[in-house]
Amino acid sequence: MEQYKKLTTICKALSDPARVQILDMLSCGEMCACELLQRLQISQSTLSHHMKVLINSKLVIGKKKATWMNYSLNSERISSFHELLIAITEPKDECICNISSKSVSDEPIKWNDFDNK
Amino acid sequence: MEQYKKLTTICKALSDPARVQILDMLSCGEMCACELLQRLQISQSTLSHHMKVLINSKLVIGKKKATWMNYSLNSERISSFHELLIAITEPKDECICNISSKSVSDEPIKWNDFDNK
DNA sequence: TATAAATATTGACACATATCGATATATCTG
DNA sequence: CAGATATATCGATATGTGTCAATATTTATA
Repeated sequence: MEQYKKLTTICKALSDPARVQILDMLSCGEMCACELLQRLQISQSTLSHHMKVLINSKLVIGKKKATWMNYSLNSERISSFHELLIAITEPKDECICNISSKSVSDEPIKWNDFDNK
Repeated sequence: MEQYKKLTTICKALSDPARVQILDMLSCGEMCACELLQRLQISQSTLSHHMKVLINSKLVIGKKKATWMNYSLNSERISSFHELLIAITEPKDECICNISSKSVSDEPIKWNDFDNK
């Protein structure tokens, strides 16, 4: 499904503590790579890699100004991430366990501890 | 930071399309591993692995009933995931770029295209 | 107790990812 | 044009992850 891919792409981007810290830093406004680098214990090439991942996930927007790259959060993308999460985890009428519940209910009940927690 | 680790653990669990699909299936109620297995194109051992990841992230709760394992969403964990995301991505007063902004403002401004897009 | 069913664990393998140093590229400055 | 600065890319390496078949474990049933 297309929705699943979108969600996993964003979640992969959020799966590294350095990248989460970068988002945290960007949460109060635009910062350039050199400022981020000052505050992180990683090499310049590693930071560049992380920024590429964040840009690809669309969680962060990068704008070039002279030799600087200015990064900022893409709040629209973050909102749609929340919505996507909700859409997947909230109960749905057309849920697969309602659609094909026949195969479950047909099964003979054999166990005798049905009321055990 | 402890918050970062919590977030990355959950996001790693959400970084695989099969696991997202499993959450989607569980969103309308409890299901056992055998029901999930019927609807996924993966082996039984792979499913067991995915369920372990979901349990470890606490997004899913597993309860043993006889030989069955019944899985369900942990909605409290999902809520706290949303809150954690918001806490990290919303603007903060005590943001690092305010605290240590001195090193930035002290820097002499040399470039002449400050008003470019 | 022996067998069957559901699930977990193990070992192996392919592939992805995080990291770094070195180097390349792009842009400003003198 | 020749440095200097900011960032990107490349190549190498170590570690992590998804996947499966085979096997082990647990529990119910005959």
